[in-house]
Amino acid sequence: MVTRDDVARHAGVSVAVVSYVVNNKNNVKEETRQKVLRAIEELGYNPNMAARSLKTRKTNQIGVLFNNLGNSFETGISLGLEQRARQYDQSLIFQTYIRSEEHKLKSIFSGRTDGIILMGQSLKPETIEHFAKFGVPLYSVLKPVQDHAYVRSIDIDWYDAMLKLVEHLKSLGHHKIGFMANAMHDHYHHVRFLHFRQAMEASGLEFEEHSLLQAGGYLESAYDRMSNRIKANPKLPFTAIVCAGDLMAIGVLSACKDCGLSVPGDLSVAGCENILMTSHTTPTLTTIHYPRKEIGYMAVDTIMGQIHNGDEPTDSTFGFELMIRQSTVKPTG
Amino acid sequence: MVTRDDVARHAGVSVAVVSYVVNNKNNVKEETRQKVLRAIEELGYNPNMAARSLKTRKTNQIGVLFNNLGNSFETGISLGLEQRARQYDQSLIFQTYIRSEEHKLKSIFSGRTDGIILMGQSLKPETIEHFAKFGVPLYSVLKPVQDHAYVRSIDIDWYDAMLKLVEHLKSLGHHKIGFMANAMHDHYHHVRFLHFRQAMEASGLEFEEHSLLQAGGYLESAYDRMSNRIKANPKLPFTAIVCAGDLMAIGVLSACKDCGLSVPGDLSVAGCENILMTSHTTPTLTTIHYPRKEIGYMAVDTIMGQIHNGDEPTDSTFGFELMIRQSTVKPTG
DNA sequence: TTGTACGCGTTATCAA
DNA sequence: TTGATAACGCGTACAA
Repeated sequence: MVTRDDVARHAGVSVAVVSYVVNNKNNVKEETRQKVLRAIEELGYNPNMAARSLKTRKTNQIGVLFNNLGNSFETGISLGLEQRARQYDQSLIFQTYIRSEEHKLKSIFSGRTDGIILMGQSLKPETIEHFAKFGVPLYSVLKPVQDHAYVRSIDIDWYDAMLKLVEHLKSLGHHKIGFMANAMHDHYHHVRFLHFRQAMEASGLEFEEHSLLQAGGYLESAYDRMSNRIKANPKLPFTAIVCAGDLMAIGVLSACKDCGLSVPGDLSVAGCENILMTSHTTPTLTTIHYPRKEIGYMAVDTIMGQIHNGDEPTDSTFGFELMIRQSTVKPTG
Repeated sequence: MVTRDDVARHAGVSVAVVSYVVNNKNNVKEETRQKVLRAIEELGYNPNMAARSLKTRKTNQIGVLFNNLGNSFETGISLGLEQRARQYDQSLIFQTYIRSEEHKLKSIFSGRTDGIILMGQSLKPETIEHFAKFGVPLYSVLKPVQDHAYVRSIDIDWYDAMLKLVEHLKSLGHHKIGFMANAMHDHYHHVRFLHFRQAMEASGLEFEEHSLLQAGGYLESAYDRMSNRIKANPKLPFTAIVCAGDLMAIGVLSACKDCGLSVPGDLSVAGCENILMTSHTTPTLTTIHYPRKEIGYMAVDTIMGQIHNGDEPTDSTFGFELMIRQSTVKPTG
């Protein structure tokens, strides 16, 4: 490894001058500056980020806590995070959240992260307070199920979104509407379910417990759950179903196809998120558009504001859009 | 921030003892150990990783260079990387590769990364040699188009895979086979195209230049490219098309559907990678299975071997599988 | 405009 | 079994 000392020696200046040059201080004579730059070039010197972090107490790294790297919704958000972070010269360090290993986060992130972006995880209060104590900002895209004063978030207004979706289905003539939820109740999907129920009530529709399907959050488990449900009794107690995530909705579409149930003929299906695939399924999928990239940008902007200006973050809400596509039509019969 | 000194003072021992306890050295009296552990607990101490890295010259971070975080093939690989890295207590630091900013990688990764995993990028020799000089291992999942002695890789045997695929199509009766390639020639997709051409030749089939469609690597651009091609002349010069990636193949499926071309009736379509969606498209997609998770594991194992045991990495090859699904059938007429 | 010297929080060496 | 203390590479106050 080439260090600042090597450069200083090679350029025949002191270490301080090398630092000045590297950090673009304007107090170095142009001639010396060139000498130093040449030495840096010749030796292939790069400042050691760990050492710099130690001194400056800034790591230029932002932690990102995933639920599942294989979920294109979450990676879509991080695409926005990554783009914006790059503009701030920040690196992203990714971790998959595993509740049983939550305590490890404290050591993993300590001294290597200026702030942490969550994806709707409800961390244990103890963990949150640890980071709060040491002034590491936590900010969440997707509102966590369990609120905590230190963790603010940016999300769309799921109640309003669900209301629009339910009203859409109701206006088509659907009165019995099912829901496919994520069986993990502290998952960000759960927020959508809660708001769906409220929206149903506000729309004067009754949600029946046997119209609730619980699945894992992903495609295959939704496929399995729906297939089994249809095989158990092909006569479903609802004419439309809303899924807490698009991947689940795609699994439902697939299950219906394989079980001989026609979508949207026999059943209307809607999802949440508007991932890219939803406009290329057969039929294309009605869904709620979550502006992934924009929210990613906003999250990075917010957390950078916290880190560098000590801004107090607040909960904020972003606009959504109801994407009406082929998978929801008026019920037959 | 709570430091080791705070813990030492609080526990009434020297800083060295705290280190011993933290690092599980077995030379500490059980009684003192408990005292220290209690102090750590009470103060909420966590060792500062930056400081530790500085001293030990190990960062416990592995850099991962993406091409596109929004590509589920790549995130599928990193799912494997992440799982295995976790077992080694390594964190992953993600960067999207942008050729015009390649020089920044040197500073971004220096002193914060023990090794770097590439995803088939052909880095500039200058960049590679920089990391080589400082002993930072580079290892690639997916063989880069341009070989370099310092960058070994793990990949499937694309020639063999393409041969199996071409033979499959040929045995169905296809003799005119098109290819949708990625217009970026240093992209990992390009390797697949080269081997496809070799496979065609080996199978005694002629590949005609006008059967080559160039698109961006992703769904939408493939959709656009294929749509335009069909609109320009619905009579295609091939009865089957192989796409360099599954996302492109899905775009092609979608374009055919929207342009009134029946798959597989009018055109057989095949992809590469076997991403999850390919078994849920209409029709389901014939593709080459790339074992993402396993290769991710292998990549981490290999780079850990390099870092900790100084193992010399070699190119290795993993098994693939030809997934024959609904999108390829014998041509009509 | 440049150089010296200290401290950031660790680990590790060596004495005690 | 423990305690001093010297690095690790960097930024910067202060002196020159």
